[in-house]
Amino acid sequence: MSTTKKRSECPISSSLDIWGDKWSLLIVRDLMFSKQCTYGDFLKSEEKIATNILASRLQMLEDNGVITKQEHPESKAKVLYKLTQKGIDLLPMMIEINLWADKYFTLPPDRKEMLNELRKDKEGFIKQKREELAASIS
Amino acid sequence: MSTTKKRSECPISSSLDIWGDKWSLLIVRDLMFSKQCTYGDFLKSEEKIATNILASRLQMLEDNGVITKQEHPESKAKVLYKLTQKGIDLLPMMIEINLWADKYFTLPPDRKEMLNELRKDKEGFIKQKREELAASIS
DNA sequence: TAATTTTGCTTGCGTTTTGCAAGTGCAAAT
DNA sequence: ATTTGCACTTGCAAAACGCAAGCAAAATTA
Repeated sequence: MSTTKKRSECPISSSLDIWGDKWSLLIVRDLMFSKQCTYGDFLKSEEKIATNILASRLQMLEDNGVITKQEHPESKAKVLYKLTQKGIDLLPMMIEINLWADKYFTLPPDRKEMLNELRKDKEGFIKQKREELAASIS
Repeated sequence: MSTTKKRSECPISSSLDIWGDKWSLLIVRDLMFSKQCTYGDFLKSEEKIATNILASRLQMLEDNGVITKQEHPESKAKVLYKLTQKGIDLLPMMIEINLWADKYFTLPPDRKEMLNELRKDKEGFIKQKREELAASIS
């Protein structure tokens, strides 16, 4: 499962080898918006990922250094998932996806507003968000 | 086949509904580098996409307005595929994928050099490339 | 202390998608 | 007239997906 065989040396291809499916980037999205999530939190997302698919994607992302598991401060039964630096570095890409989607889809008002905010100072927005996320890496 | 059912209103999710797989963005990549490709050109790419998968992805991307078919100027037997404006607008995202991959993978020297060039003036690079691609939309 | 619920998964199994090979139809070249 | 090139389509086995149920450990409740 963790054997990631690259199809080529192309950066796009290598990237898709890791997160090129319908679910992985939704996990990354949840972590970028919420900073940290439990297994149950991911299951609650509106796209309704199947629990076995979630487990396999979390494993894949962890194997590839995009996310990490940490123990929950309040409970041993819970597991906290967080973005690594490698995961945080997906932020600019995630933002460009948002901007593209904003041009061609109808987005929820709150998302649209956030993107308008972003457009005023993209670099500043990214820097701040990056710091926020990095702060939660222990 | 062309029934694109959105899983949610989330921009990331909606985007993944279209090109969230291991192959679609490789097709977009080929078109961004080469401006236009025939069916056979895509098959020649080093990732070796299967011919039936290629056909289904081209259909999907066309249905969703990311690429268009055009007749080849030299031959009726050939078909030219090109990016639409919607496809060209994926450029910033594709560049961010490249930059991310450059940080975490070993890229071929020519790609690495292109990215160093890009980093000197990202906006300028994007603008120029955008114009190049737009020029080939008839 | 015992029973119940929560949490993070795993397992089974039918359906869908993938990947490989071979085949088809039309256009162009020989 | 026949062969070759090009853009697909078809068949089929293997893998991945998606849904439901199950499970062990931890936490909560009785």
